[in-house]
Amino acid sequence: MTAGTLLANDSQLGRSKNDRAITRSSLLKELVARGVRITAQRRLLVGIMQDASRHLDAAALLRIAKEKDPNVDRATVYRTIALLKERGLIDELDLMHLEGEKHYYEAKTSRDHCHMACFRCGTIVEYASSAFDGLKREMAKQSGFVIRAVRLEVGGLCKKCRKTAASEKPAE
Amino acid sequence: MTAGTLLANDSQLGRSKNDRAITRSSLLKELVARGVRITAQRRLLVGIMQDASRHLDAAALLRIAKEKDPNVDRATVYRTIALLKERGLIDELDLMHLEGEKHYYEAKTSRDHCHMACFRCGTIVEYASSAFDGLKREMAKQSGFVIRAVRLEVGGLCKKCRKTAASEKPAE
DNA sequence: ATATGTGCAAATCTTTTGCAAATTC
DNA sequence: GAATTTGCAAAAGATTTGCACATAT
Repeated sequence: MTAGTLLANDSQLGRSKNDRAITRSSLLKELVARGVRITAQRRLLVGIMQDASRHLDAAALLRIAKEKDPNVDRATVYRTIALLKERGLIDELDLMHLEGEKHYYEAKTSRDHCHMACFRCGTIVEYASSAFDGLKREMAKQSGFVIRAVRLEVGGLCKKCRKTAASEKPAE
Repeated sequence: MTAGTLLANDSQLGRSKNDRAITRSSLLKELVARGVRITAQRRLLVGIMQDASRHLDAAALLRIAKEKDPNVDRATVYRTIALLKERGLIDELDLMHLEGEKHYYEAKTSRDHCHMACFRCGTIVEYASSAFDGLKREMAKQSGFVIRAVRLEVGGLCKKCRKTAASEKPAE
């Protein structure tokens, strides 16, 4: 992962007034609320995910966890991720496979949002908007689906790289 | 993959008039146009993708190809997929990992669309709408990104399964 | 002839699993 | 002490790669 800039959108980018910020739920509290047993390792792993300033994959999560508790095992990481997924507490991302087939995770947010990945520099921009909310509603209504999970990912060139790329080569 | 029903949306679901159907480009023609060398195996693989009535993963593509030419190798399938991806001729899908981590492919369409996957029966519904087109434009404009690829996937319960599930268990 | 494509086998990467030992309620 | 969680090692699944041989222009 080259980088991992996280930007809330809308407000920052000057969108409509009814758009609020993206906030992540407290995984630990949610787990407790669901009657899940809290062990030391679960607390640790969940804490790391919560505090992460970038999207973590299983390997990164394991690496960080091991700094605090060298006993943490890969299997536990995967099992914890599975637990959180089942309970609907985290979202799984691919980030357009910018680097390999691994998955990234983030605490579910108050608001669905999409991830825009720059193929060149790896920056990830988070984007939420009422248009996205509206599309989701439209899809549910017209298809008759009950939507449980939404994943919208976009790949391309970010503003900066678009310019850089343009000056380097006539066309990419 | 339990199934793979492909539905164009909008028109069928009674959306606005300016929405057109989803049409897939001719991969072979596009390859030729790009000066890519056409070999027997490439022609075969591309033909299979083009004709597929459902989304194929690498293993399925290989299996089908082998019926026509037993010599086709896994590696060639992956290399051809990579070629088509690089040239921007196919889209890669996860279909919400309904069954494992593999990827599915489809010829790029005239119109971006999303895939709605039923967690229960595996049906895949394709969905395109002007709201989706609009969102894409909005995202590009506000983020400054040049969008190269878009992937919108939704997981949930399809209309039919929603009802079935409701009668089986009080809540799922 | 020269560059490109292919088969094969081995390697890599990510994720999952079986089972015995440790932990939690 | 019964049920759940964890570590370890091995397995599994998907995809990639090195290299010698085959094919295309």
